[in-house]
Amino acid sequence: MLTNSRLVHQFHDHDRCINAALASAYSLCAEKNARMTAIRESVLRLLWQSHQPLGAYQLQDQLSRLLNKPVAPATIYRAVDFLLGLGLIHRIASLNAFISCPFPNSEHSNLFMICTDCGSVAEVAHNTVNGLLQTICDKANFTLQSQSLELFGQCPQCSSDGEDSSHG
Amino acid sequence: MLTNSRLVHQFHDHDRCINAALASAYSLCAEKNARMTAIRESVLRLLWQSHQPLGAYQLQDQLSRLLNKPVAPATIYRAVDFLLGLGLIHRIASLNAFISCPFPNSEHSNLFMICTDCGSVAEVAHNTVNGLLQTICDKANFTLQSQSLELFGQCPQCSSDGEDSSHG
DNA sequence: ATATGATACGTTATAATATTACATTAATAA
DNA sequence: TTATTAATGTAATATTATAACGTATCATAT
Repeated sequence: MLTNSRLVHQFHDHDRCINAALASAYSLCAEKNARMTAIRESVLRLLWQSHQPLGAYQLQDQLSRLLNKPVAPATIYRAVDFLLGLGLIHRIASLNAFISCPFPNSEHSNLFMICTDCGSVAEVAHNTVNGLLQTICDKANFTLQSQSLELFGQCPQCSSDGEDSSHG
Repeated sequence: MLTNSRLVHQFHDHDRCINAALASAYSLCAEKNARMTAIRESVLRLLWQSHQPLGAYQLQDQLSRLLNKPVAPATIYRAVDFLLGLGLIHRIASLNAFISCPFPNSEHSNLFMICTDCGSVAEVAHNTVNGLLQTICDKANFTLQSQSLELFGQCPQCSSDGEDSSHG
């Protein structure tokens, strides 16, 4: 199992994450002959800087502030489509929001644990889940092509915040 | 495994499905002291009559035609919220649409197989999936409360439509 | 270097989805 | 009945997403 749960929920050197992610994004672009423009990089950066998913209009606000000029929705959606296409970010359908992908190079499940208290989202890559879903689809003669798996509940921190503090 | 895949993808006596579903909906309401009003029943009916999920504004059109008078979005969203609350329907987040639930009484996975060709959606209830996801959440100290699992691909019919017709 | 074609961006308008607020009506309970 | 709660009608508006079209930038072949 591969997850960024700890990174999301615990303190760490986040600039390093971002730089590593950007480096990896640039090499992916080189590989695929895709252009990582200034706008696209900024949007990716903004998403990496937030461990919560950001909506298109939040991104619009933030990018607009960053560039000190108005930015239109289309600009955001174009950047986001580009990043989605490369697998550098994901769309969380239930939230109408986007989040950076912690392991863009790995085959993974698009499985997200979404904290309904604090809004944090961790991604989990789990081969067994993929395998099981594939088996289910095979049995049903359904040709599986992609998936969106969203789990809602409380992240470790919010779970422990609400729990009885007496330890057995 | 419990699925309505065959019902969705094959011919059957659909009126019987709908009547059974409505009966079960009414008994659920009785049990929970909830009111199944005319509007709510109509919306549930409309969703049962469609094996494709319907958006709020599609429901608005259809209900408006049915009642021969204008219906506002709020009316639809209220009915839909009520039905969601009882587990009689589901929301498919990736489609911004709603679909009737084929087995409202069972513990199940909210797992959907969505055909990107014809738009049909089948629901699958699978204990192993639930168990596995629960295990994953336990390991991550994530308190799981609900989930939305959406699989995209081709349904049996659309898969076979596209396939080489020579049989070995 | 520069013409060309493809890609990305700017800009405006608008479509599609969803919610809020408040008045009115209907159902239930006292 | 009257009081209370629940449901609906109605209008306005918020939020999310796309379309259309012109302009600028980049890659490359000449």
